[in-house]
Amino acid sequence: MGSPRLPEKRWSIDLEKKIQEEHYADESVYQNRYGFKPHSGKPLFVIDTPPPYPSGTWHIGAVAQYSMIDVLARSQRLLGKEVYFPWGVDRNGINIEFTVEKNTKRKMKTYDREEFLELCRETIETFTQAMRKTAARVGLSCDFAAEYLTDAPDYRSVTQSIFIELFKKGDIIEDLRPNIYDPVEGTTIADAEVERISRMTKLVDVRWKTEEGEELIISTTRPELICACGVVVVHPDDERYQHLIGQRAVLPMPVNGREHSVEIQTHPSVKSEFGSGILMVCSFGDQNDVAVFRELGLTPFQAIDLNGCMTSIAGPLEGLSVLEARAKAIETLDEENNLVAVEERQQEVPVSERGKNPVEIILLKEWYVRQTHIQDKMLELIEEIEFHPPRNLQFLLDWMENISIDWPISRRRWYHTEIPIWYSEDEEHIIVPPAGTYVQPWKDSPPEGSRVLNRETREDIGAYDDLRQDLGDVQGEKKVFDTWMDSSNSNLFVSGYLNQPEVFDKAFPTSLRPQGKEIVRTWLYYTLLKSALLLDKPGFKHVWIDGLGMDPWGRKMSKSLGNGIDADSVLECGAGGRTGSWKVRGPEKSVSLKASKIGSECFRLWKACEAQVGDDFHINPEEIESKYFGVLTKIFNVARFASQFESPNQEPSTPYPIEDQWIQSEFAAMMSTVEHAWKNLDIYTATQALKTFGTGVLPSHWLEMAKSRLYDGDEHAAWTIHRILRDFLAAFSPVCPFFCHHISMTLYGSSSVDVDAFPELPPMQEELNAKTSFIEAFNSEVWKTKSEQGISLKSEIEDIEIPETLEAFRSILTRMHNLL
RNA sequence: GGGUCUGUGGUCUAGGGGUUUAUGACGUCGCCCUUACAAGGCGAAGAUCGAGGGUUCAAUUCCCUCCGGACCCA
Repeated sequence: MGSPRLPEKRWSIDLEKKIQEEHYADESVYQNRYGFKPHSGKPLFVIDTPPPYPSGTWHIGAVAQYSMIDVLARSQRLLGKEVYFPWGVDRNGINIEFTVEKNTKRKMKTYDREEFLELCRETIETFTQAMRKTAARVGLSCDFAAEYLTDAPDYRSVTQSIFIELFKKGDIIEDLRPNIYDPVEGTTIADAEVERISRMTKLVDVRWKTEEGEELIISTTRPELICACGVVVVHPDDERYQHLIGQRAVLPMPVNGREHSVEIQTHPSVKSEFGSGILMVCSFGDQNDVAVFRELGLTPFQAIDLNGCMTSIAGPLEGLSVLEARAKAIETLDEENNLVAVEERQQEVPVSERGKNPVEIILLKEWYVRQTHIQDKMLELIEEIEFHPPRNLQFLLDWMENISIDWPISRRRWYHTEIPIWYSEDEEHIIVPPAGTYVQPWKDSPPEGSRVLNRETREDIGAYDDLRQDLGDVQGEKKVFDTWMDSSNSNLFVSGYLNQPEVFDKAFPTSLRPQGKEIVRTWLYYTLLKSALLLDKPGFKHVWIDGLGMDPWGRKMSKSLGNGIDADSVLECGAGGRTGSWKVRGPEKSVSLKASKIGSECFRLWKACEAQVGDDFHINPEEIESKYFGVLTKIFNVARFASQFESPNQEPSTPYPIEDQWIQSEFAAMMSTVEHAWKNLDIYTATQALKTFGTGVLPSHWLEMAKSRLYDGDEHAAWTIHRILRDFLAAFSPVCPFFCHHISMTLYGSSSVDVDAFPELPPMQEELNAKTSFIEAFNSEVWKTKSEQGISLKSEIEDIEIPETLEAFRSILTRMHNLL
C-alpha cells in the first residue's frame, strides 16, 4: 500500500480541460488514435454524421445529440470495428446568404455574383471555426483531418456528378410546373420556407355571366388573377348549381391571348357555405388551385412573371405589380358594374420565412428528381434497415405515403452547388462536365472532357471538343441546387463513392445514419431516395433517430421564447472556478439557473443516462450537475482508493475467496449487458448498467468486504479490484473518454480509449449472482440496526442472524460488520 | 386545421393485462465526519401510472374520446 497515484481529490473541470488539451495537442497521435484506416483489416463501421450548418451558435440540443454519436463511434471502436467518424460541415444555402445580406444591408442581387460568394465564404468560415472548437470541447473523436465541407469543390463535384448520372438514367427531368416563388428575393423556395401571417385583405364579390346570360356571384381575394382562370367549380353535391355544370362562364375582365370563357365543373374541395359557393380556380392563387389544375388536367397560364408583375395575358393589367394589378382590377370591375361588394377581412397570407414577402405560385421551368415511381421499391429496401428506436420508422413511412409530386431541386440563388449544365444555342443539346470536375457554368466554359447530350433523349452525342463549332454560343445554367441535393449525398460521399471505389465496395450500405427526428422527411428521405435511384440499395444498415433538446419545461428552445441555453456555457461551466448562470424565460416568469461545474464528461454522462434514443429531453444545467457530477466523483474516488494498492504482476493461482468470486461474477453479468447494449447501439442501457455497478454494488458492498484485506496487502483483493477497474474504464470510456483516459493512464499506463476489443469477462456463476439481492438486503439491515442503536458502523453488534442462503458468506459478513 | 409520436412521485426514468404493497436516480426530510469519497454514507417520506369511458374475471399496461407536450405537413 502507498499513497494514491491519483493525487487529485476529485474530478474537476480544469483537470478535464487539461487532459482534453493534451489529447488534441499532437495531431499525429490524435490521427493514429481516431483517424479512419480503411485498410486496417478490421470490419468497417462508417457513420454518416449529420454535417452541422454553421450559423454562429450551435444549439445545445444538437451538441448533445452529436456527443451521443461520438459515444456510438467510440463504442464501436471498443467492439473492434474500424470506425469512420467523419467531420463534415454543411455550408451551402440560403441561410448564409441572408446573414450576409443582413450584415451588409444589401440585397444579394445588387452584388456581383463572385463578390457575393466571397463574402459568404468568409462569413461561414468564421462560424465554422467556432463550431470546430465546440466539437473538440465536447470530446468528439471525429476524423478531423479528413474534414469535408459541402461547399468545397471535392464535395460539390460529387453532387454534380450524381446529378449527371441520374439525368442520364432519366431520373432527373426538366419541366414547367407550378412552384412557390418569392418575387422579392427572386427565387423558388421550398414548402418548408413558407409561413403564414395574418393580414387585412379585400374580399370582393364579382358578377360573372354564363354564355347563356345567367348571373353568378364569385368571391375572391385575387381579382387580378381572373385572367389566369382555368375553370369555375361548384361542389358536386350543391343542389343550387347542378344546372350550371358543363356550361361556360365568361371572364369579367379583359384578357389577351386566351379564350374568354371557362367551363363550369365540380370539385369536392369547394366549400359551399363560403360566399356564393362558386369558386374560380386560377393558376395559381393557392395550393388548392394547383391541385385542381392537376386533377382536372388543365393547362396553366403564366400570369405573373419573375419580377412579380402581370404578364401580357392580363391585358390592361400587363406590367403592373400584383398589388397594383389588384387595385386596378377592382377599379375596372367597378366601372363595368361587375363589382357587387367589397369586404375587408382578416386573411392568412403565405409569406416567405426570411423576407416576409407574400409568395406567389408561378409556373417555372425547373429541374426535378423523379420520385413517385420508386416509392414501392424504396419501401422494400427500407425493410432491410434496422431503426433505433423502431417506432421512429413511422415518421418516414407516413411521409412517403404523402409523396405525390416530384422533387423540385433548382433554385435561383447563388451560394449553392451549381447545376452543371450548358445549353447549346438552339437549346436542343446540353453539355455536361466529366465526372469529378466541379464547374460553375454561370462563369466558366465547359471544361476539357465535357460531353454533349441530346436534351430530350439524353443520348450521348459525342465529345464537346469535337462538336463545339456546331453548338453555337453555349449558355451556362445560372440556377443552383436545393441544398438537400448536397446533403442527401453525404452517405455516398463518406463511404467513398466515386473517390475510393475499393473502400465503397466494403463500406456501403453505410453502417449508421444518426440524426434528429425533425429531418426524417428531408435528410433521411432524400438520402434513401438517392441510394435507391442510383444503386438500388438501402442507404444504411442502421438508422438511429434521436429526440430533440427542449427547455426545462419541455418546450422547444427558440430565440422568440427567450428560453435558449448556449452549448459553450454548459461545457465551460466550472472552468477556472467560474460558475455558470442562465436566465431562462419559463412559462410564467424568468427563472435563474445556476451550476458550478458541468463540463463535457458530465454533460455526456447526463445525456447518455437521461433519455432513451428517440425521446425528447429537457435541458436544465442545474439538474445535469446535481444528478450526474456526483457519479463522476464517486467513480473517481473508487479509482483513487484503488490507486493506493499495487496491481499484482500476475493473477493469483490460489482460489479466490467467495466474495471475490461473487463480485467478479456480478461484474461479468454487468459487462455482458453492456457489451450487448453497445452492439445494439443502446447507449442508455449500457450507461445505466455501468453507473449502477460502479456507484452501487462495487463500492458499497464488495469494497467494504474487501477493505481490510486490501490494507493487509492481499493479492486476491488487489487483483480483483484492478481487473474490474481497468475493464470498467474500457467499457465506460465511450461515455466519459477523458475521465477514463486519465485514470487508466495514471494507474495502468495505457488508455482505455485505445482498447479495441471488448474485455474478456471473468467467470460468471449464476448461483452467486442470485445472492446479490440477499447480500444487499442483509447489509442494509445491519447498517440500519446499527444506525437505530446509535452505534458506529465498526462497533461490535450481537444477535444478528445471517440468513441460510448466505451461509457461504458467513465468515466475511461476520468480519465486515463485526458481528458477535 | 391534419397526420404521427408521446404523457409513470416535485423532476427525470424502469416496467409493461394478474408475484406491482410500481424500479432506480435527483431533489426533500432525518441520522451519521465509519481510516477513498460530506462533491460522501445510511435511513425515511413522497405516485389512486394525464382525465373520462370501454374491452376483460382482472388495466398503469389493450381500445376509444378528451386534455397537455413534441415533430412534420397545410
